[in-house]
Order: sequence, then C-alpha cells, then structure tokens
Amino acid sequence: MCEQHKTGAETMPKTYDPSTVEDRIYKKWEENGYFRSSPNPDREPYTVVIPPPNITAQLHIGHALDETMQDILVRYKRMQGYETLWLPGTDHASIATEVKIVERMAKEGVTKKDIGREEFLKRAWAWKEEFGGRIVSQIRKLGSSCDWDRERFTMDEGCSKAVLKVFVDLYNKGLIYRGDRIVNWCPCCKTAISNAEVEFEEQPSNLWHVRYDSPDKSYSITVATTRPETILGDTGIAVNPNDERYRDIVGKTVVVPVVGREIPIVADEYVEMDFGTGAVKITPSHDPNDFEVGIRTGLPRMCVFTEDGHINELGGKYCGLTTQECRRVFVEDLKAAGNLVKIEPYTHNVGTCYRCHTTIEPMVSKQWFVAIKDLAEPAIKAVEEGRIKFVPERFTQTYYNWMYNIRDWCISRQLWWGHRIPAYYCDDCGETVVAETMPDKCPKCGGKMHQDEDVLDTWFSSGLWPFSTLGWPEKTPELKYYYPTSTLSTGYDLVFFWIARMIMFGLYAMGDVPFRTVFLHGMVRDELGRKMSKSLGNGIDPLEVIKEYGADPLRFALTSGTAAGTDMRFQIKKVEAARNFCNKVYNASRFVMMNLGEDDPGEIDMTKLDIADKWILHRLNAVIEEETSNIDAFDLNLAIEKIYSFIWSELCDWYIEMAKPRLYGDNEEAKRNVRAILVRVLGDSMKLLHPFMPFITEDIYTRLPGSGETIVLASWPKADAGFSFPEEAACMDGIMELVRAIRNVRAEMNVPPAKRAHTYIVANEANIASVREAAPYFNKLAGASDVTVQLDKEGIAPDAVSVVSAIGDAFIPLSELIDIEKELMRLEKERARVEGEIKRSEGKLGNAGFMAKAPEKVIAEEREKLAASKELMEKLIKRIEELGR
RNA sequence: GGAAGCAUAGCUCAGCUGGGAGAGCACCUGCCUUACAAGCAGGGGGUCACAGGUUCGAGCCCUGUUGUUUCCACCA
Repeated sequence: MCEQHKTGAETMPKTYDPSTVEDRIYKKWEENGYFRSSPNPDREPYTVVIPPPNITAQLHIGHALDETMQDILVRYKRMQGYETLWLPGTDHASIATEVKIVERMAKEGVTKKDIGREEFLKRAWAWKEEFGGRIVSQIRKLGSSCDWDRERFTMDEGCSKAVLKVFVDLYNKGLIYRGDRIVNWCPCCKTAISNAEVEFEEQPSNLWHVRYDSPDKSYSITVATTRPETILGDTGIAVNPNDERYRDIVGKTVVVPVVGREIPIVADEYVEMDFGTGAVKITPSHDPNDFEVGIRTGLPRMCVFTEDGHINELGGKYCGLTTQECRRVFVEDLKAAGNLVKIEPYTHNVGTCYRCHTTIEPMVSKQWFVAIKDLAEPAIKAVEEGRIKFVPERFTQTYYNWMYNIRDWCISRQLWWGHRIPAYYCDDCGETVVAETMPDKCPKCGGKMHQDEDVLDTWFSSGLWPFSTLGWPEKTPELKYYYPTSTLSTGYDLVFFWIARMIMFGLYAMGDVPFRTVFLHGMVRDELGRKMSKSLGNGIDPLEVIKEYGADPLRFALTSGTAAGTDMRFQIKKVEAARNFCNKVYNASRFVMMNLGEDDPGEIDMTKLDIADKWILHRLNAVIEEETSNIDAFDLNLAIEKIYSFIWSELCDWYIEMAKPRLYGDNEEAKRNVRAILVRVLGDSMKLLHPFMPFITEDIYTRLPGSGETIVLASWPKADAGFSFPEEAACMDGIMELVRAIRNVRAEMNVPPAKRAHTYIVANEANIASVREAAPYFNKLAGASDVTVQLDKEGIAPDAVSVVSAIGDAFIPLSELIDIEKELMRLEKERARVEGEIKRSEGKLGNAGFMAKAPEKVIAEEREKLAASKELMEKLIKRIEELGR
C-alpha cells in the first residue's frame, strides 16, 4: 500500500492542513479511476450530467455551489452501490465567448471583419484550448467526482452531429422555420437574441407627447412615446375602433412631424383608450406590438436602424447618428417644429441584453425560429404526469407559467462561434436546402450552394446535453443504460434557459424525459444579500477560499444552514466554522489513532458492551437512518446538520470522553473493544460525512484499520439491528442529564474545575445497575474524585450540594464551599420551574378536548412527563426542608 | 399587471406530514484537563412581522394587512 495509507497517529500533526492532502487525494482518486463508470447490467444506474460551464468561465461561487450539490448526490449514490455516472463537460457559450474574443482582438486593434470567419474560428478554438481546461481543473479543486474520461464539449464532433440531426429533423417536420419577424436585437453584440435572453431594467425616462397634423391642418392627433427616435420609422397611427374621439378620422392620414411623410390612421383593438391620449404611433419594424398591429392592419414596415444601433439611410438627415443621439436631436427638431406637446417624466422597463446589458432594439429581421408549441405540449404533460419532479416543488409553477406562455424561439445568431446553421441557399435561384451536409449543387437548378452565415443559439446545443453526451444519435450502450438521467441539479435561474429546453428536446428526440428530478438551488449572494458582480467587486473567489481553508470547509459552508432553492448569503465566518469542524474531526481521529496501538482491534464483542457503548451504537443507527432519509428527500442541509452534531456533540463531547477510562486502563479486553467501537463509529461517521466533505474523510478513513484503499467506493452505512438499545440509550440520556446538572451546580457554586470531590449518587432499584456501570464516567465528566452509588442517603453529609434528576440524585459534600442561602435560592428557583411544568401538564391532561382528541401516544407522553415532574418536585421539597432546618 | 418566496435570538439562518422554540457566529463566566484554545465546561438572550380564523393544541394550516426579495408580463 502506498504511503498515504499508512495508519497511525505519527503522521498526523496537531491541526488539519487541507493544502497538504487535497491535491494528492484528488490525484489518487482520478488515477485509480474511482469515478469511472460504464454500463453494468447488474446495477441500477444513477446518472447526472453537469450543467456545462462556459469555456470563458472562471470558477465562481455559483459553480462551487452547483458542483457541490451534484457531488454530494453522486458520491452518496455511488456509496449506495449504484452504477454512478457524473458526466462532465463544457459549453462553447457562443455569444459569451465571441464577445470575449472580440474584446481581446480589440486590444490588438483587430476586428472580426479584418481577419474573416476562418481565422476568427481558429482563434476561438485556440481560446477553447486555452481556457476550456481551466474551468474543469478548477472544478477538480472542489473534489467533484466526475468521470473525466467522458468529458464532453457542446461543439465536439458528437454533440455537433446531434445538433445537425435535431435541426434537420425539426425542419423537415415543419417545426423550424425561417422568416421575417420582430426580434430582440443587441446593437452591441450585433445579433438577435431570444426573449429569454432579454433582461428588463427599470429606467427613468420621459413620455414625449407629439402632435401629428393632418396634411391640411384641419385636424390633428397627439400620441405619447418613450422612443421618439422611432418616429422616423412610423407607418401609421392606431386608435381603438370603439374610441368615439377618433371615429371620424380613422382612415384619414396625418403627416409625420419633421419627417413629412403621410401615414394613415388605423383602428386596432390593441390600443387602450384609457392610456395616454388613446392613440399610438405605429412603428412595425421596431416594436413587437406595433409589428403585430402592422400585420393586422396592413401597415408597411420601415426599418430605420442599422445592426450596430445607428440610424440608416432611411432616416434622412439623421443617418449615421446613434439611436441615442438621434433621440436628442430629433426631440429638439420636434420642439422647433412646434409638434412637441409636452414632456412627462416616466419610468419604465427597458429590455437589455443579458450578456452586455446594452439596450435592446426590437427590429424586424430574417431569422430562424423553432415553432415551440408542439414541443412544449408534451413537456408540460411530462411534468403534469409526474414523470419529472421539481425540488422544491414550487418551481413546478414557475415552469408551467413559462411553458404555457411560451413563444417561438429565435435560434439564429449573427455570430461566428457556434454551430453553423445547416441551411444552404442556391446562389442562382435562391432555393433553400436544409441538410446535415452541404449539397453539391442546387437540387432545383443545379446552381452553386452557400451555407447560412449564422450560428445557433448556444442553448440549442445545451438543450441536447443529456443525450448528445451519451452518444445520440448513435444507439450507444451508454445511451440505453444511462438515459433518462436521474437528477439534474442547477440554479433556479436556468429553468427557462436550459431545463425547459432539455425537457422539450429530450421528449422530442428520445421520446422520454431527460431526467427524473430537477433539484434546484438558489443564488449565492454576498454578506449583505447583494448579487455578486464584477462592478460591485463583492465576488468571492472560491479558489481563494479553498487555498486558505480547503475545499471541504467551502463545501460545508455552501451546504449547511440553507434550505433547497433559497438564496444564501455567503459568510466567510461560516467557512471558518466549517474549518474548525474539520479540525475537530481530524483531532478526534488523531485521538483514535493514538490509542489504537499496532493492531487492528477487530470486531466489536457485542457481549462486552457497557451502557456508553450501547448508547453510541444506538445513536449511530439513528443518525444513519435520519441522514439517509434526509438526503433521499434532498434535504441536504438537514443531513449535514445531523452528522455534524453527531460527530461533535455525541461522539467527541461524550463518547470519546467516556472511552478514556478504559483506553487508559489496563483491562486489555475492554481496551480492545472500545478501540473496535471507536473504529466502527468513526469509520461510519466518515462515510456519512464523505459526500459533503470528501477530502478529509478520505484522509481519515483510509488510515483506519481494515478500511480499504478509498472511502469513495466504501458502502454507505446501514443501521445495524444489533446496535438497537433503546432502553440503555434512554438511560444514558438520563446519566448525561445528571452529569450536566452536576456541572451546572459546580459552576454556579464556583467550584474550581480542578477541585475534585467525592460524589454520591442515590439511585432507585430500577436504575442502580446502569448508574453503577456509568459511575466511572462521573470522574471524567463531572469532576468526581470518587463515586459512590447507593440506594439511600446513608452516610452522606446533610449539607452536601445536591442535584436531583430523573435517573438519580447526586450529592457532593463540599461543606467548605456551600452557601446554604444560595443553595436554597437555587433549589427554590428549580422548584418554581418544575411547578410550572406540573401546572402545564395537568392543564393539558385536564382538558376534556385534549383527552378526547389527541393521539394516545401524545397523551401517554404527557402523563409520563407529569409523573416525572411530580417525582422531581417531591425530591426538591424534601431537600429544601432538609436544608431549611 | 400576474406569480412566488421570505419576515424566528444581536447577526446569518434551520425548524420534515400541527403536540413543550434550535444551530453557527457574537456575547458573559470559568478552564492552557496528555485528541483538539480552530478547544472544553457553564450561562444570558426569542409575544416565531401584525390581525383574525380553523383546532383539544398553531412558528407550522386558512384569510387579510404591512414590510421585503425575486421571477414573469412589458400600456405606447
């Protein structure tokens, strides 16, 4: 076995240092192929495809959360024996990458036009080579257990083939079409984008009221607009057909102010009579609603903008101005012409590009679209029928809302980096052919063909990700075995962009859902609850966090204390707390190692368990069951909380302390058994913690005797029927309660911790055997010098400090320290508390409604509580009387 | 305009199908006890936003109000 598997504490320094182990461990995992998966008919598959990060990306905190969630699920399922595949890869991120490359080129003073398409693509691929590897190596830093042998890229050969196939197929079925439609145009990226890619921002602006006069000035009509520059493209004025005010002039014309063109007044239901003047200027080429009105009323289109946000030659003297400049100048001209009625401050939402946040100009343009309704319908049905579940469930509604109102998807982008649209046009007759490969010649006239210049929306290829990565359209064994995948985990912000598209494409191409469960997490915000952004400079670099604290603490901080689907504030204090926990875990294991000796302690001898042993094994069972059901329900925050408190508050705070007397004693058999229990409990604890904190658990687990070479492939713990000791565990709880009470009293009485005192414990017949068994623990845990357990108070000094508890009463003769008055006050306070308890219980039990309707179990528990309180009360009263004399 | 989430300790947040309010951090007191001071022991601190309702019983379910965040829509 190699060096790192050496057991024993001699290799363990006093504090845990992640930097010395994480890279080494990850390398070992990868080299030994623990994350590899291949179709195995003997096992059930568990499959997760990664949300492919952009090749432009640097690992940010959102990725860290994303990958951590998936890794937890994947490691858990792998340990449970599923044939587990986590398939990694990256996204070419068409627009995002192209923007970056163009930016980089700009620094060299080069433009796309200068170098041409071919040369540009060379640069893009070089970029991919340079940076595509960066993000995946950063993902490794988090401990992600991906099968790297299966890493894919949305533009690799297979994925590209899938894109072509789906596109051609959809086209042949009439579900992809090309046409002139109004699209969201980003003048900065110089491409159309889809509706989903538009982000609305509230911006203060004005409502300009403009008067359009009739040619003979006999009548006029005033409209309000937020975009006066579009007046250049006006082809009509619309009013509501029921609007009495304008009845007489519908069908007549007015003159576009400043411009001088004559345009008709039309009637259309779209116009709200109550808003503004009840008249709307219609610019079919530059407004989605106007576009529709234009179609209905037959108004012509007039596009006055260029692709880069300037006014074109149809704008006359404004040609060459940017739309913003034009607005300013044009408003001046309106004013000069006397047609500007008023300017009203107005705040409204402005669409911006989700990549560059430039204001979107709606423009009519020839683009490719997916006719979405036929795809959406089965995708809605799949969720309605429960074939796909959203966790948390409320996102189902979000999904429905989007899907019910979905509109055709603009998929062409005026970019070069991406999947080029497989449409070919004849130079001569204009015939269109859509095919996976370019035809030699036009099938109609034999002319030369050329390919469409545009590429596809990046989300088109990522929509195919769950099956394109498994080999589709080939009928691979992987596709058969791993599809549908199991869980898709990502942020809720991707429900529309990605999840909806995958569901639609999966059902279309594969005839089955792409995944069973969608597990959504929230966004990571900064400590003040703000979005992390470059401009605010409030981003947290996960790599820096890992460098300083380790990947495990980062993962812990991202997993704990936040329910699924809700945003979280990232606090470095949380990472610190997690780092401390790592150190705790590490030191606990160091303690175990130090006390193991040379040999493997072997199996636990179940005939030689004392009450503490039974308690910890019983508790281990409980935590296994609870955590397992928490993870199954995707309650990862609850799961990690369970194992955290088990390790810290039960194993470390109590069991390890209780193990010490035997470990330091000379009963070899007892020593061996305690060691065996420690190895078992610590080993199982590491397994339970492993999905959350993979590195430290690997480090510790592999040092344990009999553990095997890795925890990655260890089996997930199962509750052991032989470890079920409900009575002893309850009794141990009582002992712990008594220990705490003694500590409390000692602290209140200001007994110095170093001051040890003879401690008498008076127990009843039922408890005395257990208390005797636990007697040594009072030395270690409750500051006792000697412990005497007896049935009555024979021989105990009457002025001893006393502690009453359910399991027994403790007496500590410390006459030199006791202050009778103070002790009486303390007991009185306690008496008052118990009295309240009794009243509460009696009130409940005396309530006829409660007795008639509450479940029996609840009533029984209440009765027990009352009995216990009454017993305590008796003891307290007796004790108060004794001291009062 | 529509929808959803959140409102619990000083701070950040848990709290599963309703049955005596929790964690971490912070704070106070005492401990360098041979796994761990990144630690140990003890402690203080909450009308669970507000108002109604359902129930024997509500932080949890229902209705409304207020505050807050987000998503969708985009009436010019």
